[in-house]
Amino acid sequence: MATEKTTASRAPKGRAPQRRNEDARLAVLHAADDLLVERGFGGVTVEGIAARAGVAKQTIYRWWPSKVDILLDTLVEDADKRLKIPDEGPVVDAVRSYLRALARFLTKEDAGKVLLALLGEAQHEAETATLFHERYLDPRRARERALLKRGVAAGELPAGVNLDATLDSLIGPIVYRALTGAPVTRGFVDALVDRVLES
Amino acid sequence: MATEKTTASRAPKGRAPQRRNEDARLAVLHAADDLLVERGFGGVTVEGIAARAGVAKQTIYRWWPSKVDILLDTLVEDADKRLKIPDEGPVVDAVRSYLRALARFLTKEDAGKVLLALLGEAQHEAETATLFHERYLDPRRARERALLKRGVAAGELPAGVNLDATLDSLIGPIVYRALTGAPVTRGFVDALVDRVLES
Amino acid sequence: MATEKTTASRAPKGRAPQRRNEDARLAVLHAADDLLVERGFGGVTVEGIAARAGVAKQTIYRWWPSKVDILLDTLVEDADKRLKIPDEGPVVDAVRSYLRALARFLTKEDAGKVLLALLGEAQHEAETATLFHERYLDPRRARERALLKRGVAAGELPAGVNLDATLDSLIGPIVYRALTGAPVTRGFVDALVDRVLES
Amino acid sequence: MATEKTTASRAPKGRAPQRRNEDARLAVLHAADDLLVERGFGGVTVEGIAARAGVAKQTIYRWWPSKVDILLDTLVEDADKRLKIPDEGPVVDAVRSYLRALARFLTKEDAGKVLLALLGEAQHEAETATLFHERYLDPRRARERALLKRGVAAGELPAGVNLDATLDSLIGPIVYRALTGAPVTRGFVDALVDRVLES
DNA sequence: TTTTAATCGAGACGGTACGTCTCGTCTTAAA
DNA sequence: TTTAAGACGAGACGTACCGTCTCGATTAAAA
Repeated sequence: MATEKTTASRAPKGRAPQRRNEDARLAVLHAADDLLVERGFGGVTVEGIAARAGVAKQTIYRWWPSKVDILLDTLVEDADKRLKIPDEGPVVDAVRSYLRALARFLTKEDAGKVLLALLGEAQHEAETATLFHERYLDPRRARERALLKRGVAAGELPAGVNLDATLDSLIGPIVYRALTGAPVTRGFVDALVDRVLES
Repeated sequence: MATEKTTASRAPKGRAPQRRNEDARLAVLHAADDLLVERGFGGVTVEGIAARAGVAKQTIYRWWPSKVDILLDTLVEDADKRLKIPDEGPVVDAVRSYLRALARFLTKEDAGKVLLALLGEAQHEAETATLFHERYLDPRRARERALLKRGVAAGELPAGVNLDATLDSLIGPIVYRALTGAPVTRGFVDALVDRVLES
Repeated sequence: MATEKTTASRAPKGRAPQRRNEDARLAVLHAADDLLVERGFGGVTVEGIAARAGVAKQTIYRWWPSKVDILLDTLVEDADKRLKIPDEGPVVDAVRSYLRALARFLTKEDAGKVLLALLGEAQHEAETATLFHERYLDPRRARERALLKRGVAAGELPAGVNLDATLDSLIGPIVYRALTGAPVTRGFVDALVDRVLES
Repeated sequence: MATEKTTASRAPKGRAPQRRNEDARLAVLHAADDLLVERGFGGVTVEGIAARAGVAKQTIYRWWPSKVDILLDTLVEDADKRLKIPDEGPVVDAVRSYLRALARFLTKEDAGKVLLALLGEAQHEAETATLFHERYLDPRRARERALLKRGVAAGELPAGVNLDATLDSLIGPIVYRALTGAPVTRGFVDALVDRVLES
């Protein structure tokens, strides 16, 4: 699970002393999420999370280096659950469906706001950019590439296609619209897929 | 005697106040720009700008409501100068040239970093998003639309083309690459133009 | 007049249309006085005086080096008018009458508040202490000494009396009571005179 | 999910907060004292105290409402230690000794400068006057009265003596001389005691 | 009557300190 | 040993005044 990375090993083998409190962990993640949605990224403070989660600040700093790591935990967990990359069916259809889900995710769901906030914060701090790549962008991109590769292997996509250029041409417009507050309609997404994948 | 409300004669003498100091204005804009590039958005503080510009904090607060407004001033001034929208020649060539300039602006120039930082900050604060639209995105988009409209009028682009969808499909991938720290090569831009405008 | 001291010599030499505006001068003195009574010494700011007097800050700085000088102007003017040192009659009676007037001045009149405020400020700043001595305490003390000397000359007071010790023993308790907010009754003053001058 | 109000279990764990840091407290008191003596009351700033004491401003504001409260703390501590009210021996001798100590305290010791500064500030701000009474003047006056009462009980002082009038007649001249920068000699004090207590 | 120079109100400027806020670290006592 | 509570050093926030400095407009004596 995504958050395991920030957590000491959880296998309940034998010794008890080093037990992380799961209630506290969830309370922190939810509090951070809520604060982001209610008040924006600036309204997410460690102090505020601690107060809302009923947890001591030190407990947060013990397990997460910064508030960005908390938000990354919630993003990774939520995106893994709610923004799955399809692994069957015709690839163009799979891509279209994935991009529609991405549009919905970015514009309608709380976790989408977290994604946009983290992408925003990555512009402000190099450390955030690095973490965002490592924990979210890169693993996801790997799976997105695999999806396209399957299309190439199946002959649905041309052999010489530049995977990253294609993916950025598909994802970029959707993210850009979300970032600028523009609506991302199904029509916009479908036209995009048509232009990029079927030309 | 002390309680008398005596006041100096109120004849409207002295009408013209001191005018704004242009040196101070420029020093502030440059200091903000420098700090953003050197230390990132978080390193841009009103206190730091004042210190580096050799200006009093109050002078900053007198003319700018927030540091975002300062950065917007530098962005708008710089983008107007260095990221002009071509107004002659074949439209596809003009668009290609404009997007190449945009790619260079975003990845190589200080003002491009300001743009990305403001787009990032717009994710954190609604007020910034509004200002960013009013001062930068919307006016620029109007001119970008005009460029495409010229292409439609000249028969270079199909009559029914969705201007905003086209623009977001062109600009989105470039901005997204810049946001994620990916290189934005001339090849990527040219392929994009080919796909979107010549399909 | 007291304020002349802060003003350059007024001989109309050569070509000088440099006439000081008397309205502004009075407005400033009254505004300072009012602010002191209404808000205390801390509430007396040059900015506040200027605003209330309807005068420019520069006009104040042109004629007075600091707000203390403004208050000294009002104090000296008022004390000269309302706290006269008697120069006839039996000396003990004259002293008693003077001290009764002093008690009233300190506890009931606005100018008394100015005196206490300046004595207070003299504890905070050496420059104020010096000015306060030069403009108020020393000249007044000279006249108080003259009063007692008249008593010695007339044989009403013993020849070897220490003038300053006697004056401080009379004035000290009254001022101290005023400083600590204690009432200064006629009985207190009269008993003081009896103890100090008739023992 | 994000909006759920999940909170860590609220069993009252962790009960004891950190206690106040005595080192910081003393460093603040000493820094304030030093600054007052070196630069006068105006030179005592919260910022300056914090810097000299090596303490954060917030730590000062956490424990003291204002710089006046800091100075009152040092005054009360020092006066309790160095300006004791004698409680044995003939009362006239005790009073003479106390007043000599007061003269020395006011003119020679740092804490005496604090006392004069606070008495000065009390003229500027009603709140300071109140605090100064509650924390310093009133408790001390109670003990001073007790001293005189002992003299009355012992028959050393007349039965009908007005305690406060007597005390103000003794203390007033000494404080007044200190306030006006005049020397307070042993001869002045002794003559005062003679006049006021033995007439 | 024109010139000329000091006055005036207005307010921008570089500064200092204010009192508040949040950060991330450190300390304590209870569980 | 981990937790909740919260004190701590650090430093930015936005505000209030400081004292200096233009800036036109006004004004009145000297030329």
